[in-house]
Amino acid sequence: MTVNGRTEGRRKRVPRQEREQQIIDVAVTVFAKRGYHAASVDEIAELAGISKPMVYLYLDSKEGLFLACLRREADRLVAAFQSAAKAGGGAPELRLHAGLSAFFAFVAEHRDSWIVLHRQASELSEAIASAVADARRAVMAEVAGLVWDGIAESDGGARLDDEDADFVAHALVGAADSLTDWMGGHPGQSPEGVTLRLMNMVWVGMGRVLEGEVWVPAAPPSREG
Amino acid sequence: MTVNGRTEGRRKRVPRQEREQQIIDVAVTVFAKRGYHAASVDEIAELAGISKPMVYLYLDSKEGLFLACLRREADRLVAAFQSAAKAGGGAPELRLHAGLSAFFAFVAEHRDSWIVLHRQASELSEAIASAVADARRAVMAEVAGLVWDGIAESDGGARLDDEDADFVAHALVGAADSLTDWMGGHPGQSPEGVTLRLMNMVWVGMGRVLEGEVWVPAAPPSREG
DNA sequence: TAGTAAACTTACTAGAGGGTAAGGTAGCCC
DNA sequence: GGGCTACCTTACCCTCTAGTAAGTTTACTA
Repeated sequence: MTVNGRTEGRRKRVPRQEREQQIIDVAVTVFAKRGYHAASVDEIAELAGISKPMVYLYLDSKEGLFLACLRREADRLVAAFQSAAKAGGGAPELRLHAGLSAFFAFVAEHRDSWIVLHRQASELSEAIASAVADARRAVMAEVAGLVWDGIAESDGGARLDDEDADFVAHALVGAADSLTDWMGGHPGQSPEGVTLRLMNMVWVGMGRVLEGEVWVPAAPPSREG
Repeated sequence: MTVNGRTEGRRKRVPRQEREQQIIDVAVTVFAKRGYHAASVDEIAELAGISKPMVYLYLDSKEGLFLACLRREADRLVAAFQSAAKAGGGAPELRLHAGLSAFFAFVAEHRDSWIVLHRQASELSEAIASAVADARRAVMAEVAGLVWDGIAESDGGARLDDEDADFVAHALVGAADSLTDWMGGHPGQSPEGVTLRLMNMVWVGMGRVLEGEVWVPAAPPSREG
């Protein structure tokens, strides 16, 4: 059965722009379901209601098709984060909160997009791997910027530098990645709830560290203070 | 050029047990370098100084070979974490610290093992995917247990339950995952240093949250308290 | 309504690589 | 040394699917 075009009778002709988007739509779902290698261009073409050479004409190769999927979904995700962060208010932690919330909402709503972005990283060509890496770097830079703003604004700012901001950003993004799995096992949890928990876990700790509280393995956390 | 057996002349006969381990050794490096699909059994066999049918005789199939790699490396990683945690002392945070430290050390030392475990998750058969998931679950359970102990020991323990412990474990493991990338860009950082930063970021925050400090998006963190 | 460009198809090729059939050889025990 | 078992090889097949050559049809324009 086809998705676009009717199952029987004449298929409608569609301008290139629109057809490309239809192909990418289908490809995202198929790549998400089967993974890059197990996905066949034949299947994608058929589900898109089109024949294989059209896919090659428009997207060049299987890799080109996957890259197109990757780029489109990455752009959407980054845009969702950025615009939410921008609209999130003045304080860095509010912007970070808004961005994270948008991220979790995006993942909840566009499962296939997230699977394609998240679970296909390696295994693939240079070009694809670097596209994935670029997307992650973009998010990371965004988050690191917010963290850095948060550090700079605080009283103890001099204590930490941008390497620390980068560290925190990696930890945060990794935690968010992993929490998408946790969300899968807890369907009752809203993206906002997850965001709030994460912010509490990380931001409060960061604030305390900035104020000079330090944990070292020898002594229990702070009980005697 | 071969790795085991000499390049020219008679190859030595080797008992099955030992040969299997040699094959798996080679396979881990090749899978890490090329990814599951791009890796060919021919290449693995050749690098192992052996012919292809031997691989099939001992490991059944390409998938079986990969599973063997996965299981062996996962066992090693989990064992490293567990034994370090066990030896890490009585307090949960000390055990967690020791386990994380062992994890980062393992990743630093066994890069290929980590790549195989980490970057090959999807894309693969049911059996492989679930083997990866099992390994992750094992680590997750371990971490969640330690987190839970930490919560239970604290004064404010009633405030959080084991769902929270699970949440924190996911965040922690995800952060640790992601920080392996960060380590790649900061070769000067020791595993211990990374562990310490992470503990400070998370554990201090958790302690504070347990004591009742809560961050909500409307107000800035704690400045007025 | 002829011309034409873009949209589209059928039917094929190529080759990579997983998997195997059939057989050879080293060591060991009686 | 005869035979048995475990180790090991050569040489092959066969499927699967990315990619393409060549041709067809629709729709728009003049």
